[in-house]
Amino acid sequence: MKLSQMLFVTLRENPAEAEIPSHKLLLRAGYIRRIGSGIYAYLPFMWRVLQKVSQIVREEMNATGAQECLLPQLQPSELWKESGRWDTYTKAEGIMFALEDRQGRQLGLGPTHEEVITTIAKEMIQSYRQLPIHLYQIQTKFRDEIRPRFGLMRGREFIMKDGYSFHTSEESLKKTYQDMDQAYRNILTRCGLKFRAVEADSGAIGGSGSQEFMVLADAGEDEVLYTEDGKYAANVEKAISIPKKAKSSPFNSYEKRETPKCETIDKLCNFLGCSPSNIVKNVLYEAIFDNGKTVLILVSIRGDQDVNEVKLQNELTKLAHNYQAKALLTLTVPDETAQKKWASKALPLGYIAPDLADDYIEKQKDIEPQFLRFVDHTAVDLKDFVTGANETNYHILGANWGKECNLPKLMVDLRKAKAGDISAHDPNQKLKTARGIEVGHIFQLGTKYSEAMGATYTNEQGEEKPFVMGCYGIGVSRLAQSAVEQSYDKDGIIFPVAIAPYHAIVVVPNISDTEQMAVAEKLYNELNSQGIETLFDDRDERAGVKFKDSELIGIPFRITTGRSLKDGKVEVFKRATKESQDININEVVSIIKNWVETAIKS
RNA sequence: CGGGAUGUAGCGCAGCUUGGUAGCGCACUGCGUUUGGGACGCAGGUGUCGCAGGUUCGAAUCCUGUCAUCCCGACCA
Repeated sequence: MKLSQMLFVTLRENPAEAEIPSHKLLLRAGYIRRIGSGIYAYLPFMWRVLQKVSQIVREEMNATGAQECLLPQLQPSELWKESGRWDTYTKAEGIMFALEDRQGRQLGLGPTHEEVITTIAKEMIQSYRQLPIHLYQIQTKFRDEIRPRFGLMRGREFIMKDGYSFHTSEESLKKTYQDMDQAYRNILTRCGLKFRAVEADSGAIGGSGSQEFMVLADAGEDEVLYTEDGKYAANVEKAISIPKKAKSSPFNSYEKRETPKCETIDKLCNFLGCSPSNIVKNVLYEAIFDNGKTVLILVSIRGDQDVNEVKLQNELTKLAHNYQAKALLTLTVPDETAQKKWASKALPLGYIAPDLADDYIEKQKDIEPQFLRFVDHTAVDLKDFVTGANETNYHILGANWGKECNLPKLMVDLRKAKAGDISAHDPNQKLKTARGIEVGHIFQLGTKYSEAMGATYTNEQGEEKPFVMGCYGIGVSRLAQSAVEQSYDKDGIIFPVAIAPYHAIVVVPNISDTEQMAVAEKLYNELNSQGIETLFDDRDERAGVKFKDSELIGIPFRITTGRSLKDGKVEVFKRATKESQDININEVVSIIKNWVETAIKS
């Protein structure tokens, strides 16, 4: 492609809308253009990158025996009502774009395709003889993200590969799950990315086992905890660890003491001269379930620990049926305005105890009249602890469970693991932390959707059984941007050869020099005919502009037909290392071909 | 949704406090010089000042409302 004929516009300044390096660079280099919040146009360079990533994904998926198809984006609400996800996905903090057609039918724009695929399986797969089967598609997804961010990283419209597998047994599912684990590792390796596979929470999609693939980058939205022996890595949401031991309490007799202006753990420790691990901290949460019921929650945890809200959500989801609900809609720490809606009197904030009286909750329809009380394991073991007195400016010291304070019945793990904790698998290993971008996620769904939607097959014994399912996603557009986030320098993008929009670029410093042009044209044609995807910068620009542009857009190899022509050579420059060398004109094509092939193979 | 900010030329911004001619840099067009690291000179084009209402002789500027975008939290590939 000749640059003079391309839509090629680069920006010298950073657009104000961009925050992280990859977003700035993709905008500046003319790969993407923002059309609306979280909505981007993929310009010609970007589209080539996305097609290359898609092709790698496709090859690795096909190699496992999965079959490609294309499912509808416009999905009838009935399917989602059958699976029970219509309300959670469209109401409150839901992420599905929902619309109504002229006949008044309700439709959603597909944020994911479990419902559609399960319907197909239900209709087309009748016998165990047809199983296992794995279908996937590469397609645009729509999600009404609460806050779109970072360009393609969190868009409202994005490209994703999603695959769904159907099995007769857990063993068969596990086999495909393992195949996907390997396929995903292959994909990310071929794309030239540094990544880590981590244990994950399966979240709203549900199911048992789940693993995320994280591209490591400081701008990542997720925190990964891992051990250096390589035996453990997990998303912080899921991570487990052994907390440090609590310090022994300096308060060996019970007393209620005045503690003015000690509404935070820090201030209280300073005032009393004790360790945060001597304190039982009580955190108030407000949960809203899908039937409109509001439940107030009190979590008691050791003062030096934090609550893992994902773990709390999972506990609440388990208890939803106690409130005649199916799903949890929101979980928040109620602010002042939220408290006013249900509090019968001012709460002793900062001085709450695990046994805060239920009469703080005003009797109202749709509000559970009692606190749901959880205690984390770290708080259960404490002796002679400090906690609130349920009275502003007073704490109790030297308290013990069963004596001055009742131990909540629900004892669960709600602790957030953190860097520095001792690993659960080996006491000699400590957890370390890294930031990552989640580009892939694989789930063992089990029978959640097939049961809900009555999708069954007949087994060898002639019995009707629900399908055992798995689902596997890769954010194609997110992956492409994460490659930039992981690989750039002050001059621009450094694309891995396998997913760069072009392999090489031929630069003519001076287009009015006929020899420079002739050699460049010849090399450009030869390279392309040898399968090296090559750009030709034949624009009427100064050499400096062309060099800067080629580095900004991140083409791996650059050939300049300039001053070395007098020796029968051209200058060849490697973007990643910035090394340059002069190579004979008649050798350059085969040398570059070799470089490209070597880079793509590894 | 809660907290913070911003809307002025294609992009980045100034002007607003103290109301009166809409400005700078980059980009763009033409001519000339320059020609291997985002050149220089001269000339030129470019705006519903986010939108609506109000105050005023007069509003980018003051007031009210509204919409959009971005940043910090919950959501996710």
